[in-house]
Amino acid sequence: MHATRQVAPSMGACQTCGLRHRAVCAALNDTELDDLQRISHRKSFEAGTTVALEGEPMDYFANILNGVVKMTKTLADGRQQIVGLLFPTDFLGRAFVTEAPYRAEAATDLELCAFPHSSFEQLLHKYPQLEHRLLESTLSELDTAREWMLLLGRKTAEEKVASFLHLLTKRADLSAPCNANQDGPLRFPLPLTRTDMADYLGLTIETVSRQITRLKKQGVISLVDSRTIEVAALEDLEDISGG
Amino acid sequence: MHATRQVAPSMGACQTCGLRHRAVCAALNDTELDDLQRISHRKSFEAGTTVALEGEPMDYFANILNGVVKMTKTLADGRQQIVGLLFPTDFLGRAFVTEAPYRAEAATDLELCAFPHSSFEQLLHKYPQLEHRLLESTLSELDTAREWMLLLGRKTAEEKVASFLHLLTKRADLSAPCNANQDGPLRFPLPLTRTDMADYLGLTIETVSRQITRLKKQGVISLVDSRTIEVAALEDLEDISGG
DNA sequence: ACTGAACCTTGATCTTGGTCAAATGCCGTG
DNA sequence: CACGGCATTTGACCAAGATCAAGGTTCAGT
Repeated sequence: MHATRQVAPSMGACQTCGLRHRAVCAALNDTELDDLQRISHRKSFEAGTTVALEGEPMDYFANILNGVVKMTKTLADGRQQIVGLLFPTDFLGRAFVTEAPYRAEAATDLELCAFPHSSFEQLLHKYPQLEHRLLESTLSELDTAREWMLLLGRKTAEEKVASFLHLLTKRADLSAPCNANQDGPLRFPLPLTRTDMADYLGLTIETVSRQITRLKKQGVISLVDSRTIEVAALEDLEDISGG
Repeated sequence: MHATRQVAPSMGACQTCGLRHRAVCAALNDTELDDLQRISHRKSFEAGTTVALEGEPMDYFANILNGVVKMTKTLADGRQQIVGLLFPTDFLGRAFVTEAPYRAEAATDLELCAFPHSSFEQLLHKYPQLEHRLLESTLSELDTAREWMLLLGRKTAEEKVASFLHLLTKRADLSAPCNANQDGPLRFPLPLTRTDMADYLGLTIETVSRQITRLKKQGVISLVDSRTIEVAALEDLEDISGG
């Protein structure tokens, strides 16, 4: 359903990969990249599939080539919270521990460029600039997480939903085919179900649905179908999302 | 008021510092540590003082020797959220950028072991194991932030307050003098005002106050005074906090 | 001891978002 | 086409926590 863009590398062709200068690989020069290429392999998951279980070993790292990964935490009674989304170019996997710290699930159909755990850690050791890059990407993940803490703790339901849609407008070019560069209103598919959106925003599906209806009535967005958004007034969306 | 423990190093004595093997310094051996010692200096702040402003340059990094730092984000209309607390042994400052990403404020009286920005970055370059340590500490900050996202998005007011108190029982030995190793109920001072607790938990001060009263009535905790907690039933506190 | 400011607690009331329930729409399959 | 399952929407009602409004405590400064 998703995943039709041609940014993905053909096997063994890191040099020409669309992510070459945007994912962790950017830390390496062409020669060094060969080392990475040698250990890389493709992996795909269907939407809804579990990629890693909390506390269970995960034997590889990966760049997201295509699709969206959700990382979730769960309370004993089943309440769930999505604690992070990974988009194309993002790095999946936790260095220096074998157990995954959260459950990772394919929110959409997914393509990964994967590296076996131990081989990749050897490369981290061999190339400090790779580890440096990982530190920088971890720091920016931390910023994102804290931005979301502000949303979860202090924003209203309307601001939350608007913030999420606004986030997607910024990452839509990455997460799905879209008309970002064309004229007319910005249109893109939602990578998450209403349930997932609720779990990401700390709301219920009913509230998410009502707030979407509300934004629709205000003329800020419209729905092509229930999973395809068209942003009519990006400025307004940004205003409503509250900074 | 706080800050009476003797873990702090005397100036120029990293080797005998109580944090030697617990803070970032642990990444370096005794010889390498001299390099760090040479650039280190003490800094103190009074409770309530601003340590760094969001978006403003911060010209040093620091280990927390004593006290607690709160990092906050604010919406345009003044709504606030504390997005992280730093306790003794934690590392303050963001590598590779000069601007602080959040406002940092001394929640209690504070003592820091500070390193000038550029000198420290030179050491990061010289000693990859120091950068490695920084990556590990950033990853654990990320875990903490995501744990808090679950709390903010999905826990009830009672669970939130219990979780915070439970967190303190785990870090009380770090944040303040306490009787953790003695017999009897665990007693420690709260490093935050009710307002700060509310900003950390995504609640109002009234709700925080009511939930504390509630826990008191249940016999889980008692208040020596409004800023000193005694945990009567640690098990119960853990249960209520919801895993 | 008196005063004012901060901080904390408590009560009464209101509102936002949750809960419960039902209806609608959208496939994919027999 | 009819059926069943799933995602989404909508409505009616409810409750957790926010808001508004007093009071109480503590403490520094006079």
